[in-house]
Amino acid sequence: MTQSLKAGQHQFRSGCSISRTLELFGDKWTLLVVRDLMWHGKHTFQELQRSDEHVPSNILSQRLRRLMDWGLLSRTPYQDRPVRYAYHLTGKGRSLEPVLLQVMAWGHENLDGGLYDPETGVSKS
Amino acid sequence: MTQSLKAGQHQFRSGCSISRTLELFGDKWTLLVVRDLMWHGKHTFQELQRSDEHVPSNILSQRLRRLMDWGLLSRTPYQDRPVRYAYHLTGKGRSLEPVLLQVMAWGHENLDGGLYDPETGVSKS
DNA sequence: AAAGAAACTTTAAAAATGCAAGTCACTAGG
DNA sequence: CCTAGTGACTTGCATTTTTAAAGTTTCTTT
Repeated sequence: MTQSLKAGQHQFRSGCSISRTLELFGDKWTLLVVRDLMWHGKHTFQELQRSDEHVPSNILSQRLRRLMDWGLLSRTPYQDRPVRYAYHLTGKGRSLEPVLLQVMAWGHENLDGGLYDPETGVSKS
Repeated sequence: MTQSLKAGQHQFRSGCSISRTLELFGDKWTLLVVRDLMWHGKHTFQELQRSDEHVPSNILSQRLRRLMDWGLLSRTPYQDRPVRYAYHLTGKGRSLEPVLLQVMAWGHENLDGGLYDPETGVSKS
């Protein structure tokens, strides 16, 4: 039994937009799923599962359901017999692109290079 | 003993800048601490603990340590007898502002009603 | 001496995560 | 028909993280 909170039934911790956004994306996987759907042309469960970061299948399943519940993506069958589904971002989902770009830019400028040494302040791979 | 993973010893899951950023900020609290330091003029442990979202004290403690380990903020004594500390963002920490603004904008437009103005510090639902 | 405050830490329970294995609906081959 | 294989999940269970509440430490004030 899963508890997939629909957006309409969710009680936010506070009125802050940052806090609210974190209640949806405040984990290590959700934005990666959005990244792969948005830029990497991955649309099936299997393709999404085979990202560089190796998201566990149960986590992926739960995240896809949550994103659908929130109206950020939709699922459509791409074949019958047997039925197989493809996931696509909705307009709301695609509106996350500026967020993703900003996060990527920050990471690129500050976390690039594999390992970061706080002693020297030097990044190294 | 608590495990405060120093940045230098941290092994990233992948080379993706988004994934890397999520390994630091992929939780429900870290960005809120940054928000309060950046815009709300909160600098002591107690002030940070009294946010609208009520971060548990052990989580706050751990997050502050992590952010310091990563060089995003620093701690300085603001009084002796007894010694009390104030936390401040470093330049690197302040460089998160565009990310925060983008996240806030998205939440404001999509998560219904969570108004927050960094200028006035006003939030209302 | 007693009470209070700030900044944490500890403890135990609850929830989330990660890994491996299993299920279900079919299809293709022998 | 029987077996193997594929895609999309689900289940079980051990591990990790989060949470709420209570406790600790240091020093000041009454």
